[in-house]
Amino acid sequence: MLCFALYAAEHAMGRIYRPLLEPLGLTYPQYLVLMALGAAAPLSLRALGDAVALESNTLTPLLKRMERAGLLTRRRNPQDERALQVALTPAGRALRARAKNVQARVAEATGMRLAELADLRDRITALRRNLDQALERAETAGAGQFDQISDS
Amino acid sequence: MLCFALYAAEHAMGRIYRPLLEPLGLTYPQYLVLMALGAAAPLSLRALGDAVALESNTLTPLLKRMERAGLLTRRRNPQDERALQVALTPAGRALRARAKNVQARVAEATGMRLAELADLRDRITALRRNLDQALERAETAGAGQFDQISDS
DNA sequence: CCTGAAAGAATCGTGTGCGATGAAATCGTA
DNA sequence: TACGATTTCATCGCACACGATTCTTTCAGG
Repeated sequence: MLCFALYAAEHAMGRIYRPLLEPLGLTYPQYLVLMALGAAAPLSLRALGDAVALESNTLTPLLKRMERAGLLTRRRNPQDERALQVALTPAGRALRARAKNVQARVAEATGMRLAELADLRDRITALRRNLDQALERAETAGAGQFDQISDS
Repeated sequence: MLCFALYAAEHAMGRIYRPLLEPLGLTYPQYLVLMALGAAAPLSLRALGDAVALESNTLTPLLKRMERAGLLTRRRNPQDERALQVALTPAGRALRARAKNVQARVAEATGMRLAELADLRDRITALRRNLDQALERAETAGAGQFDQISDS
């Protein structure tokens, strides 16, 4: 069962991250947002969602919590009042700097060499791409769900 | 970032499973429980938790929902009133039979050959084992969290 | 036996995830 | 320039996850 291996490994990863992020007052998805925003701030909610693979129903409350914590600002884009501009505050950038070494700690915990990690990451990313494409095909195919997937 | 690859792939897997399980009235962790119970029922909550990598705080409400749906029974073990015996009902076994083909559909969606899938599963399982061991070491080491992890 | 420790579940609070829906702003086109 | 379609975000309900705590039952040492 590949799915269960993925499921269990993701949870194990979460249990590794939790004690490392807890002193910073961050959860793992919040950490992802912090990293994504530092790389290319400011971003719209949509663009941020593309970066971290989440949608507004998850991101909106998450961003409000981070805003309340003083880590980022949420403003409407004056050119397009629909779009939200999310940007780190100085406090957010400072926390991002402190959070940067977390990844190295996690890499140690994996007990794998960097080359191994990179290879595994690429394989998993390829898997994800395939799954996303399958989902796309299924949605295009309509109500039949996956019925159409096997023909061809 | 291996962690993000894992995180995103796990969510993608969830999005693949959801429309397949929804007609059966199951969520993915419920599906895992159904499969685990069919393999070696009846199980204690602890043993079930070991099988699906979850604890009582998650399993108790999940099992109550499945009990309410008529899929399983929750009884105290007469030999040890602390332990809960969880077993499938006939309806649960019937649903398990219907759910068995889901996995083949998911395998198709991955777009990978079975050998590839098995290899990737083994690598991810190895990663999980390493992470669990690192966590074990960290907990044994005590308050210092991961401080002790790098000296060896 | 008695009693403190330990095991097994349940409960609580917080924070994701996500399908479904709603509301506001913008766009496209007649 | 109206006006329906689209885009963008927010809201709601439900179901995980999990740390922390509590409760009951069992065990072990005296």
